[in-house]
Amino acid sequence: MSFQHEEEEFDFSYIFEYGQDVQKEPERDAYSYTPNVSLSLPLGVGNPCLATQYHTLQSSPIISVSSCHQMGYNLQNDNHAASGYYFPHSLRPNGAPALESPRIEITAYSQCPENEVEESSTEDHFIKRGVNSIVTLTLPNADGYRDPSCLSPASSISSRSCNSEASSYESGFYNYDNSPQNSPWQSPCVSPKGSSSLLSCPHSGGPAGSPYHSPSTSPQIGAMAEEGWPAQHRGSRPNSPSCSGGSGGTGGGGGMGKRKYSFNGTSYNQTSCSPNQSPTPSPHGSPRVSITDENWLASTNQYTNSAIVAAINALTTDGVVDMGEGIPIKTRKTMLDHSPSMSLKVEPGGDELGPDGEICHEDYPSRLALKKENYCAGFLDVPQHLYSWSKPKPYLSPSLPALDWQLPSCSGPYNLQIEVQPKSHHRAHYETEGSRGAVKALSGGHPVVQLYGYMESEPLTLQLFIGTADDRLLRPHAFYQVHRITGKTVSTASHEVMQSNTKILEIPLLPENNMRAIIDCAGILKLRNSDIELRKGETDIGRKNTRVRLVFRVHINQPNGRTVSLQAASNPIECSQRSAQELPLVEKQSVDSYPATGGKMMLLSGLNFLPDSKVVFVEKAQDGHHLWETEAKVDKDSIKSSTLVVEIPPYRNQRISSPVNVNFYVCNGKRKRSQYQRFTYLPPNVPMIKTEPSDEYDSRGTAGLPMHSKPYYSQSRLTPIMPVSDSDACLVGGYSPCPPRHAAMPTSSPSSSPTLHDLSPVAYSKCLPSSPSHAVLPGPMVAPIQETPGHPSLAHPASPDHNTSLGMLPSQGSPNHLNSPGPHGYHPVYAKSSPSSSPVSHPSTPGGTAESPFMQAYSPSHAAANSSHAGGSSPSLLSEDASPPSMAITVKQEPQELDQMYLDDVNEIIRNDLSSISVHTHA
DNA sequence: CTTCTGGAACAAAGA
DNA sequence: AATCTTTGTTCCAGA
Repeated sequence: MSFQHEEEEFDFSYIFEYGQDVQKEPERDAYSYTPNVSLSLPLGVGNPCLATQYHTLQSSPIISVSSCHQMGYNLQNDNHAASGYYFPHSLRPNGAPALESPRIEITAYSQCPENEVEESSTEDHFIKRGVNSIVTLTLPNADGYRDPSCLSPASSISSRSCNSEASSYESGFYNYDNSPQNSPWQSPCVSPKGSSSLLSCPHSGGPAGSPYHSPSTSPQIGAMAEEGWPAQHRGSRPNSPSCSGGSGGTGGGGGMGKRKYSFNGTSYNQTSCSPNQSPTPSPHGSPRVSITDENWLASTNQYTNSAIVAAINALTTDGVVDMGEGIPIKTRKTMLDHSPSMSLKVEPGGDELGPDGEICHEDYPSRLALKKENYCAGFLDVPQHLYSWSKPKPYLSPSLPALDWQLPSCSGPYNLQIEVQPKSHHRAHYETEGSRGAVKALSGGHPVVQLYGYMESEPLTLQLFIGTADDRLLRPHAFYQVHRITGKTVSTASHEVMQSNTKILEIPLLPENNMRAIIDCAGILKLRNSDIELRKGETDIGRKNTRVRLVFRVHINQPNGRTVSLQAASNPIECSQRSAQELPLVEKQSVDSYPATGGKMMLLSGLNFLPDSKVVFVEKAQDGHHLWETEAKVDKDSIKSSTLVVEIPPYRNQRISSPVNVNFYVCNGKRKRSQYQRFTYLPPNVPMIKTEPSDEYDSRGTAGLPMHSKPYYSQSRLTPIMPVSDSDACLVGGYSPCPPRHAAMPTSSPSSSPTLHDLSPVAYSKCLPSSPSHAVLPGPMVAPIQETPGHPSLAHPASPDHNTSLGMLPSQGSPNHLNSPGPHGYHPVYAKSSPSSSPVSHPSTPGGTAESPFMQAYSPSHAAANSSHAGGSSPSLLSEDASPPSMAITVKQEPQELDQMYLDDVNEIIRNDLSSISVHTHA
């Protein structure tokens, strides 16, 4: 049901967007997340941590884990149609459509987890599972992110991308995909197979409910299938512009789309199912036929077996891989690459995962092994039989927080910061093209990320994926994927992993390097809009949705068994060739605030300013309505491509008693506007003094909507709301964070803030520290909450649309929730919580966060304790999250509550938020 | 010769 | 329904 809604929403969003880049989907994400969450195990990928967590997990029932989604799907299947919708959601978040991917369900011994899960999970579906815990392994789709792509993938003929990526993806995909977050499979190496197993094929079938279906449908391919919409596919493809000509493609056309590639045949098809490729509707008939229901079944069985194996392998290997310490980068890469590729080839068989996996293992394992041992010692200890079951779960569990969860950048002593921001423009490459290189920094170098406060000698894995940069909460970008760059010029080792439909680049964070990593190995791949939009769960539209952020995550295992997950998001990066060349971009402004009288000249620096560029100041109400708009006077004579001087216009009301946040943008034409920039008008008599904190906050918060809170939207660009933001910020934030933020932030923040609105979030991140400031603005308080959720702030200013969207979200319920600031925003809690440590977090609001789900997830024990709050154990959490939709609850409410809450205890608030998601009950 | 890019043609989607 | 504009995707060619 809810699902349907989503679709509807989808449409709406569409509409909205148009002008801006809007997207719709928050909801979905939420979904997916939720599910995942439950599972959430400690580490997703190769983390060493896994082992430990693993254990715990095992003990805990949780194992079942895997992806709730999947579970859900199954259930849904029962329901049937619903499933379809479901999937999407689930997919979205993770990327991969659960539906599509085939899953393997294993009945877990430990039911407990399940129980928990069930409980936690609001969804009925889950409940169904009820007693028996079933572990579902999702099969990864071939393409994972671009399901559709299956076709395309092939297409990717482009040599490199295709091969490498594809291969890598595939391999990776599967594993990760399975459960994006959870999937145990993820283990890179191993995974491949798993992935392969996956079934992708199967899932594809899944479109509808039953995963299995796919096969039949699938003829095409599992991969394609993923979408599960064979029909659609065809249609889609046709749709897909790409297709050549027109494609008129009709149905048959399916092939068209990516078609080319697919056909080309990659070996995949041949092999069998490889879902991935097969998808291609290859005109031929897809080779893929291979996958038939029968195959499925067979495969599934195999999978089961293989799955176990894979899981085992994963256990052994996963952790290891990440580090890659000993292995020379090149070597590793190579290895990796190969393995993936290998796997790919093999995969076709699908069934064969095993082989691939093995291969991988061999490669990695040996080296990795050492590390793993360290990390995973626990795992090893576990009895084999346990392995079989447990392991899988573990993997699943490893699943770290879902990618669409908002995490803080700092927790306790830890602070993940982006020391050097990427350039604001980076032309992404299509699969049909060669790589366009790694994302660069403004300085000409590359982005740099560093983890502060980590004193252990054990290396960690820095994860990087491409996230959205719109007003909504940060989540994996459906239309872009990270692309691993290798070569002489690349000094940083990296490894690709698929989680859900999102490709993640894993980069070692070594103590010897001060836990600092130069990100010179990350390019950005653009997926065809038509491919992605066809995906079942996908609600976002690709058109004009060309801004992304680099999202970095690190998962730190702590002695107490908990895992602290931190996340930092870069400034927005425009990935469209045209947009990068035509859209004006404001990177810095000489003045952030000024008395309402205006009159001062402000220097803007950025890109693409034209002689006829205009600067427009706008003030929006919470609801997105324009309260005020005026064109500022631009000094035409001084306009340069990179600089522009504008006179600050007087505010509409010269008698404001408190700072008013507004926005302004540079316009080169009807549809060529920069993102909103924040500006704060101060009461005329008030000295200019800006309190940074206050200003920032205020401005942000108010900006668009002064007082009110605009919900998320406003948050995004306009002003972040301080209060909420803080906590949220942390969570969300990428930047720095919380307390530290100030100190630390400087580097990053500065840049960020000026440049991108998105950054604003950063401001949030500032978080708590500013709390005082928060206090200042009551309004903000409320907003904050919402905002938190909504990264949106970042996004577009534009927002009005957003507003609508917002509205939608709530309504939408589940998925949105997740995305929506609301619930997700709360997620932050997790992060915080995990850190528990962080008093900081508390300050913000979040105190509640302390208990963050993560914690729970990671450490069962914690879960128990927390469970009450959050929804209990991780599983529950997840479920709840999932349910969130229902949660739709209302961000608004929260805000209000928040105010009080703040007064009382931020922490509680946070909890509430979380709970809210889960339930208001607590409240 | 391969990869990286910048530019731009071509075509679909919107207005 | 026709036409212009905008944007996405594919190609080409030079470095």
